[in-house]
Amino acid sequence: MDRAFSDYDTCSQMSYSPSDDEDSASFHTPSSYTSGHVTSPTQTPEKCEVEKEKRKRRGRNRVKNDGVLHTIKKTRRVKANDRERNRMHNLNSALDELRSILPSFPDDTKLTKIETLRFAHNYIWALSETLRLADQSKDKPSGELVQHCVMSPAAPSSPGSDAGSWMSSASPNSSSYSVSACTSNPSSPATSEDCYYGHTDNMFSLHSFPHNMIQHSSWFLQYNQV
DNA sequence: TAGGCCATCTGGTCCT
DNA sequence: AGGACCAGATGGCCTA
Repeated sequence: MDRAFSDYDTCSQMSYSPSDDEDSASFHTPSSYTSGHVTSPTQTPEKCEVEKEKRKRRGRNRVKNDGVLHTIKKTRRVKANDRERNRMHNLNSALDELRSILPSFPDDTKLTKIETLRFAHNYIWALSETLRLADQSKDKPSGELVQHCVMSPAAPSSPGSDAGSWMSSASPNSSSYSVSACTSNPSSPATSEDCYYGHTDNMFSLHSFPHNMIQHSSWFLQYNQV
């Protein structure tokens, strides 16, 4: 990491002004970073003062090399930015992979990141619940099983306790859980003719998702020869 | 135009 | 020491 670099810049958000230090030149491209950035939890004002003093002393000793140091700083920052960009791209690729194995919407709407994670969470729960119920009552027809699994109010430990709440962030015990109007698409506003159960943030409707889920669960049961 | 989502930059902290 | 991870800030794009 940029340990030496960040030691030098420690507390910069608290009292770092362009006139404060000769090394304050910023290479922040998109914005001038006029942040209301606050000190980190471990950063006390006292420590900041100490660091500020150290910085001044170091600054006096290296005025001649300022250009070189600035170049080094800039190079390190550019490299760090590049790594961070790649890291986020990898993360997005993983999210895309996750999206690709989840049941899709009829209109192929791309799930947002948070929707993808919530849906995956609840989807995994639904599949395991399907298996569990199938194990419990093997004598029942699979259609009935799946229907029961998907549409039932669900077990107390379930991530989303209502049938339409595939993407809900609310826990089963959450008080914000409610029955509300909804749409056939989680990214669309609610319409009066649809309805869903769950948290008011993001919803999958009873019309689209449980249907997908039933199809998927049927396949799942078949595949696992339940 | 406001609000949501996203990509990117940035500095701090943790880990190897 | 350097990389990974994280969270805050910012600006762009899109949609209702």
